[in-house]
Amino acid sequence: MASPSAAHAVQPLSLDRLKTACSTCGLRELCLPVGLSGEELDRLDNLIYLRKSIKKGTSIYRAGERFDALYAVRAGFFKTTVLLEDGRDQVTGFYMGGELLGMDGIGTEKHTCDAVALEDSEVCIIPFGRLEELSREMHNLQHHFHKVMSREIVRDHGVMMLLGSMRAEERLAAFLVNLSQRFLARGYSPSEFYLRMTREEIGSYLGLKLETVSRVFSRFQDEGMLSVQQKHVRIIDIPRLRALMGQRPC
Amino acid sequence: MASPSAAHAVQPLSLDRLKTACSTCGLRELCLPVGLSGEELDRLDNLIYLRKSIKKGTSIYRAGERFDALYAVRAGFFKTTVLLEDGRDQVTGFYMGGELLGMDGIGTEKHTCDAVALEDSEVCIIPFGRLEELSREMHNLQHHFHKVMSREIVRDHGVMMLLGSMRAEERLAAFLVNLSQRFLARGYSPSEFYLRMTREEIGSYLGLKLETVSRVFSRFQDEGMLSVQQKHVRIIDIPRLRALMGQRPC
DNA sequence: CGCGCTGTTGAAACTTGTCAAAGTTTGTGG
DNA sequence: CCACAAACTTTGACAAGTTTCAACAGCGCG
Repeated sequence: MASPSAAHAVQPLSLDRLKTACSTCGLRELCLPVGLSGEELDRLDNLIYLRKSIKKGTSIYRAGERFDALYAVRAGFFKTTVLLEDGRDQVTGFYMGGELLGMDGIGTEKHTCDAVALEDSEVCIIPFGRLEELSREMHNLQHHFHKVMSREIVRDHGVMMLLGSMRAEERLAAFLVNLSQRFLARGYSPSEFYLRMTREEIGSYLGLKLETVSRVFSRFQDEGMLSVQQKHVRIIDIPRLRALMGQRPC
Repeated sequence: MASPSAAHAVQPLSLDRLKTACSTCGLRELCLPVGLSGEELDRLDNLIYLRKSIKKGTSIYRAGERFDALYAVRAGFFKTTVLLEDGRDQVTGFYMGGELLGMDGIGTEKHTCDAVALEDSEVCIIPFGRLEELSREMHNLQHHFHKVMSREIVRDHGVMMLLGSMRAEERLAAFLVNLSQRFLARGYSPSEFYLRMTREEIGSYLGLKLETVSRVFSRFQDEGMLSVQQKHVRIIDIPRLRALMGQRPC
């Protein structure tokens, strides 16, 4: 029953303010501010003035806790997991810079999953009531927020597709291609990166056992598609990975 | 390349108006109007004045088509399917009275799946731009719409859970219990109903082959949990079904 | 009334899971 | 800073669950 919330302080942005405001954030083209004008950005800055450090292994929120804010990943890496009543749990998503966490909680006013940091991370707190308020006044913000939620639904459909009709190799290929694209969009190398999650977490997300994940990694390596050493991955042949997952190579 | 849209007319609600308005719709407690006051309902009625009949086997929209409206199921039954580039497709959801279709399209302005009627059906057309407009003025509507989207996300997480960590029996049990609850919420018998979908569609949704679905149905019947004859299902032992899917019996 | 779609069932094949053991890395405390 | 423990990863052999292929039955639409 660890209470991780107590471990890391919520800090207002006092002097740091300029550096941490949405208007100067490096992730603003990926995050909630997309498409806002200068003046609109200022109003959003006014709303999102709290951030929170989350130490590796601790959570932003847990299933069952009251929902009252969304969280934008400012730095770091997260997973969300849902727990079945019989103790089984499953990773439902991985989240990186600029992505929004917590939308699962809107429907019932309670979070339905845990959001756990896979490395020391930082999130911006977006009080949901005020976001709704502001989006009643700002057409652009409202529409963009709807887009973000919609994309979350589409993303989930992609995962359902993967879980429902792909074989192990295809699942891992799809997973790697997806990660690769997201790193690219953030200015990192799409072909070489460190996995922040364990084989077990990958497996849980992909509906596979960790041994299967490990075996498929080895097979990919044997076939010259990539090189893996523990968490370090270098993708050598992206077109072939794409072909594997049933997509056209380009 | 069938163009099913042409086959069924879009009809304004002229004289029929009173009977089809949200304010008098039997599904209003399950649908978009939840929580609206009388005056607010009137304004929503003003927005949702078109409905459309969808013949069995035809679609409301298809992947790739321009998105500009959501659809509320007024009567009937739908599935949504996504298509992989290599031709494989998968059912991502089943939708019945009062449920909203089309939210996948908001993010990209294009639909990402097909919405196909499994029986002759009718939907109400909700022009999305006007819904956003109205929800900027009506707090309740805005919040409820966000809840609906959020619940779609949570529902998808449930399916991911099912696909990622349940065995065939557990998946079918979860599917049946879910259907049962939704029928109950609509005033139908939770223990006896007709499946509108084929074994193949159930299998696609559950990540199983149709033969497996059929076998599991037979096994459930042999064990006295239910009786099936083709599409007619009578659930005899719901607690045992719930237990199977890893939930407490009540 | 028959043809086609849908559903059922069996046997064999295949993919993935399970169990086990050993190697590797990471983190912690002395 | 080293040593040891814990966590993570890899690999093998075998088991189990699901799919595949095939044959046949039943229902329903035209």
